Amino acid sequence: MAPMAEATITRRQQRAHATSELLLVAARQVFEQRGYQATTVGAITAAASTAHGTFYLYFKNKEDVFARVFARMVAELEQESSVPWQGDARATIRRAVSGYFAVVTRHRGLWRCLMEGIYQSPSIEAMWLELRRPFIDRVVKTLPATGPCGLDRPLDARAVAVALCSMVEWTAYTVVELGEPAEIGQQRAVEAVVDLWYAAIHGS
Amino acid sequence: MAPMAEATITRRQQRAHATSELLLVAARQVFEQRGYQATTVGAITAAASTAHGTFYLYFKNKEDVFARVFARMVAELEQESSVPWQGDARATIRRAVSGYFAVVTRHRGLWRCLMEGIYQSPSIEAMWLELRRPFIDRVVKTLPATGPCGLDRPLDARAVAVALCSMVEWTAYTVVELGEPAEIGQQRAVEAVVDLWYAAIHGS
Amino acid sequence: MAPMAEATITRRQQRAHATSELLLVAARQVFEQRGYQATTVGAITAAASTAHGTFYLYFKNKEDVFARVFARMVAELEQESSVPWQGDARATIRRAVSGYFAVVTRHRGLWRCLMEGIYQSPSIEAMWLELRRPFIDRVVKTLPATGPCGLDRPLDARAVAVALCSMVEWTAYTVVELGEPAEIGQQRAVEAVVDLWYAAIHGS
Amino acid sequence: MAPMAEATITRRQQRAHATSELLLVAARQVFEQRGYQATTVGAITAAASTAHGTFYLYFKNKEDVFARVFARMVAELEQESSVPWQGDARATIRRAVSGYFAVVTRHRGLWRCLMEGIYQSPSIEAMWLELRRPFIDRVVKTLPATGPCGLDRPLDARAVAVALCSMVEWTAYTVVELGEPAEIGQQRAVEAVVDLWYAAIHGS
DNA sequence: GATGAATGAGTCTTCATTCAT
DNA sequence: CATGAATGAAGACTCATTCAT
Repeated sequence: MAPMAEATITRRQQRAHATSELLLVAARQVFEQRGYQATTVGAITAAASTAHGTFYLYFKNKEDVFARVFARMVAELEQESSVPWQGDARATIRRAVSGYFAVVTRHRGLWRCLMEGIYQSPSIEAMWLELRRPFIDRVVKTLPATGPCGLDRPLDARAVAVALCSMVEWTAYTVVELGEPAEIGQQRAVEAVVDLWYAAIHGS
Repeated sequence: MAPMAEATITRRQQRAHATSELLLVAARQVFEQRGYQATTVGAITAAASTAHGTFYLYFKNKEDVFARVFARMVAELEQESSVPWQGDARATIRRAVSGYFAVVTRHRGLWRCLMEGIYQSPSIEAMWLELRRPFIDRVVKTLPATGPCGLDRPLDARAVAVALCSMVEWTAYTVVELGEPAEIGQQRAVEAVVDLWYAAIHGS
Repeated sequence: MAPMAEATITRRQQRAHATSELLLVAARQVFEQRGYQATTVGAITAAASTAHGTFYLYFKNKEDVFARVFARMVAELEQESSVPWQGDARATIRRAVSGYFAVVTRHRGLWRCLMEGIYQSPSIEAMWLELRRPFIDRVVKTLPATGPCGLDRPLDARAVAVALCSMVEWTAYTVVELGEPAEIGQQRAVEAVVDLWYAAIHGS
Repeated sequence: MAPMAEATITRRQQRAHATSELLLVAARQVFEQRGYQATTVGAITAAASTAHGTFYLYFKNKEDVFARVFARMVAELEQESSVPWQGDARATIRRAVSGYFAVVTRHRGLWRCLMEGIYQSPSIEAMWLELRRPFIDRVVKTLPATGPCGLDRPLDARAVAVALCSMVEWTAYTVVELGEPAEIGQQRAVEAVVDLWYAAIHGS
């Protein structure tokens, strides 16, 4: 009897989980296609073939569901873009930058959505800044203590890390999401970023 | 009768111009304070002490009025941030970067508004990209034909210019508008950006 | 030209006022028929043959429109139930009590609505208590300094006034609005209340 | 097998009874805290740690559960406020009135809930009127056949009883539940009510 | 008996836009 | 030219109720 009850509960939970998953996937798609602001709860439930009210069973509101969608992308991002800092510096940088571009490419619409969401919801902004910090921290550790070429003093590690991350982020964003400028392909953009990064840490 | 009619028309035109100016200024203020999406036509006309309907006499909609507000800022920007490329390279770069940061700082809310508007309206995105292009073009011209430190080949001038501009833009944006990371002041951010830029063009 | 403009404005204002009046009257009817909680903005605008949004041009929400409807009834009430305390005491009391019953009768549904609204909105409760206070104050002034029949001490004027007002209010309410008990007509109820009131102030 | 089935059924019944009891208690608490309209089925089941659907096993809807909660309070009320009409009239009246005030005080939130529920549901109104009738009947019996002070004719016993009950009810309600007017404490209110009641039955 | 996931009808509220004056 | 009243579409969110397990 007990196992049966357990089984029943589990099956229920499975179904519930499936529904929540359904909504989450639907939400991601809608977000990717329409952007943050244009996405409505109605569109999400329609895409998931659920009743409108079902949405509120699993999410508090649009902000909440976006946070969940975003968290999932972040997890993926963490996994894929953490490159062990070993071997040839240049090759390592290229791996990291390429990884970042790849993720942005894969989640094209979603990334744009994040950028948009930042302006619509303080909590999304907070989420993004929190996500960003460890990346910057990691970069800080790779910077040399001695000055780079043409500089007779060490770099301000933290500030430089911020600038480098900004460079990667915004270059990736404009090139991949906005496709601008069109004549610069993703490959050339990556190479340029890598060159700049490498020049920054390479002692003369 | 004819001169009278003319005078009347002229007075009308003056008045019309004054009203449109009033609305434009009001719009800028509201945009700066609330951001793009949160700005409503009602808020603009209220700030301008105009009737709601008057707005539609001069602008097609929110997108249109923002374009006009933005165009005005761009003009200002063009004027102030064009730094003659002469004398010490490092000093020149610093002047240009500082200039950019200064403009973003001065138009804090508006800049954020632009970033937000990009995601809400294709025409705003187009405007921004168009504004950006000449900046990139100018940067291209300053890049050396020889490889920088640690690189045995010349840089891909256009791609590198894009990356450098992206670095300036996004660093300025996150530091000035988002105030993140808090521990990096504007000064340090500028210096870091200048260092990276300088390292990029400085032959070993 | 000036008078024309004025006339235009006036005509506009007249129409606006007419609309607001329309909504107010419609609101009163709907409130009377359905009660506070069951009344929806949609029902009011439908009754007024207005667009839904028009309601929000003149009222903030349901609470607001009810306050306005209620204020109007109160004004009427003030006007009609203020009886000059002169001549025969018994006749005076009867006039006041009858007046109160008459107003409740005339605004039957609305009074019920008020009672209901008290529980739904703190501001309505506050409004009602504020309305009530002057009535109590007026009663206090009519109470004698000497004890009534069977009492060898003066009454606690304020407390007795509260009790007397409560008696009138709730008797009127149950008899007129709830029609309970059915066998007691309004006339007999009024007489009983008058008798009790009179007994209270009549020295033995 | 039969006795086992019986036992099972009995156990089931016990469990069912326990659950219904659980819900009833939870409902009372929620009603007291939130009031009638603001109480939701979800809040009740949450308070009872029961599944949402379980509620509908024992009650038809909110109205139904409130009726059951209310019935329980009425039983208590009946038990406590029936004062034997003996000894000093004044003391007897005071006992009865005090008893009523005490009950209202003890079930503060619930009483308010009743007042609110009357406007939301006809059946609650009916219940309340039914509860009220025996109280009035009891009062009728205590009224004298001769006129009170200042009156040369007997009182209309039924009508006067209604007025007296109304006085007690509404004074208790406003003073205890609404705390209005603040300067009149419960004690003074009780005394005033007793004085008025006494004056009514006391022959001059 | 108990569960709790799913449903979907029902309201409030905001705003861009129009148009008669 | 300017006005501002009116419109109505659109979207968020809540909850009572059902029903398969």
